[in-house]
Amino acid sequence: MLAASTAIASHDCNRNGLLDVAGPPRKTKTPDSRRAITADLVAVLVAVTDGQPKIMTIANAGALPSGPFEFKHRSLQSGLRAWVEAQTGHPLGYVEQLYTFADRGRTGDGPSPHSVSISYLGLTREDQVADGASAHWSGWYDYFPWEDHREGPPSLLAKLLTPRLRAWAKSAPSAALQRERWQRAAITFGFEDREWNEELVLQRYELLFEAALIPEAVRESGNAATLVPGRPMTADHRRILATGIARLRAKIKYRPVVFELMPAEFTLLQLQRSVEALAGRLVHKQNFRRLMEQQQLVEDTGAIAADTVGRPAKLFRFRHAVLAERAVAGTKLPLSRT
Amino acid sequence: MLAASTAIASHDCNRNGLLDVAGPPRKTKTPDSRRAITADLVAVLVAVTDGQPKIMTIANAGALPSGPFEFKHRSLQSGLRAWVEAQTGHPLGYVEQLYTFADRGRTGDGPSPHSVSISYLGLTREDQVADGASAHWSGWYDYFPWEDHREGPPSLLAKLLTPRLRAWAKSAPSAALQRERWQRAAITFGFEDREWNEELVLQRYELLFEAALIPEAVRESGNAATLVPGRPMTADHRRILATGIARLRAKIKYRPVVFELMPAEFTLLQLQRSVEALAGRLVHKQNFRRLMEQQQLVEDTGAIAADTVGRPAKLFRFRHAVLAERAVAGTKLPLSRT
DNA sequence: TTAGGTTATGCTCAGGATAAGTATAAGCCA
DNA sequence: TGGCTTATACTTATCCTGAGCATAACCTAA
Repeated sequence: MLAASTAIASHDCNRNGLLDVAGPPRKTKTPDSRRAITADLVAVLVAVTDGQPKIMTIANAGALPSGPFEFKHRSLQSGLRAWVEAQTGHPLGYVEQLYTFADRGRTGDGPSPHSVSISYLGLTREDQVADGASAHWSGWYDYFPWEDHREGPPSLLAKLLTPRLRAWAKSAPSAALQRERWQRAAITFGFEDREWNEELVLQRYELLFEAALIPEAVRESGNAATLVPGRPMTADHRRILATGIARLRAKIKYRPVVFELMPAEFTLLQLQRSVEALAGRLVHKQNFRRLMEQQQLVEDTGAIAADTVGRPAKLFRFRHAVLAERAVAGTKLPLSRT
Repeated sequence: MLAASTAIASHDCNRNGLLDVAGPPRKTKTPDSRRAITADLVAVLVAVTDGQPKIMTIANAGALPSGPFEFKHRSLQSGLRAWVEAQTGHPLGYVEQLYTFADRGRTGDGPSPHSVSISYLGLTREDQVADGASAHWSGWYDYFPWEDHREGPPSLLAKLLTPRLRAWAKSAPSAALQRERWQRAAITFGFEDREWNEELVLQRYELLFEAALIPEAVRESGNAATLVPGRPMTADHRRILATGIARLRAKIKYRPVVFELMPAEFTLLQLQRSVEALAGRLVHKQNFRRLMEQQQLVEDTGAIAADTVGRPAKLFRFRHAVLAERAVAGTKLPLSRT
């Protein structure tokens, strides 16, 4: 199966990036003070508690944890991991690089601070956080209220987003452009009988940004009344968060990463709730169980969940063996077996 | 469907990275000359000609095109694109960021040159290349001879790789480690009745690297006789290439990016050959056609291929409309539709 | 004690997607 | 014209997936 690409599916986040190669890339390794820059790490740290997806934030929930890096430890990865483990008291189960942003407009201090931001996605658990400093866990739907479809499409979609996006589309100079704008909105937000695609988090954010419905897009000329709900963040941290959510929503479908967010033992419903929290939509219970079984991702611990409503559920644990047994599947080409 | 993760599936490429955060990330934006670094762009530019996948190389096919970047144009992306288009005389259809590598060991000049390499994947076509400079197109299987399974498993797999990986496994200190090593090799290379998974390009390269069967892994102590065939590259360019190939092999399965590599009009067999070239394995012809049809990715041009052997084939073109019509599908969760 | 609420778990069923193969068509060339 | 090559149409069996029914097992309040 081969599907859609460039225009819509582009995961490129430096839309308003401001750097570039200086002419043809040459094979140059000479450190040149003229092109010295700085680099920051930005982390999207995810946990799920009580069926709610959370991210670690600083600065009064207005920024993602971030900081400069220096050449010291063994790798970007390991440094991030060590730092997070110190903060949360829990091993960081999974870390992956998200995207490297590069622009001079990001911090808002003019053209001078040339820097790149290397962002990472990390999965952990909220419990036992050594919350000494300014770090907090914030629900990620605070930042993207339109992304939670677990109880059906959120009302603000029909009430606010749809009319404002339609207005934005209509404000385009030509009829063709108007149609094109509205079509993009309809596809990414699932208007007009289209399916809601929970993976398009970044595209939706960027569309809203382009439509100037996002505070970050209109820093100066704050016409707050016409904006869209959702807590803003420093610089482009919300864009980075959108990138992380999108990546995670895609990933849980083909890699068993949810388990990094679960306690050692859990019921299938708890597992399901976590998946639903991330995906922002509900799954079919029986089919979900069937999937878990036939993929042999979990095994019965023999124990039974205590203090629960309804029929008590068996407790399961992740079968770490699957990681060793098989590689990821993932074929959608009509491969021939000759 | 949820599948395997951390150990094997990790796409982290800075295994021998040497940078790190300095303690807890702080929210600091002050440019600090102490942590000034440099950044390079590295490009994996892919084309398919005569059914062979090619990449653009420089330095006598020993390096990927790369260069320093400066803060000048509008974005990393656009600079890369402009440069490539000048070089090839063709629009760069598709560009996506691959990975950012950061280590001081990469260039081999000691601990001083702190730098990051931001790598990109780009799709284009070979024809009409304004090949003025040192740039060439090299077949990518020159660098990874074990990755081409179009004519069945390459013989060097059984003849060379298997025994050497087995020897490497046996050289582990403990029995448990020996088993673990061999299992990893078996999974990534498809030994012992396991399926060959063409997407594990990077994992295979890293395993060979770890087993010291790759020239880049043994720069000094060159015991060439025990190495594995495949042309080496500067620094970790071959690792970057592996990352790009892996990404592309995964991507052609759910996004219509192959068309970026095709001429405007093509026969279904030509299209199939391109897919096979990238995937490194054959696909079932009839099923491939059915897939193209039912996904409505192509449309009949009315024309017929000339000067061909056998029954003449219809010429098709990519239906660019699909990009506008629908977003990417991609659900493997038992979503409920209530 | 029992009705009713809640969650767990087993099973069925239809439709669609997939892998593989058979059959036929339409060119070319010796 | 027979044989070679590629194109294209169909068939078949199997598996996967979405959806729903039915029952089990626990609790609480009437």
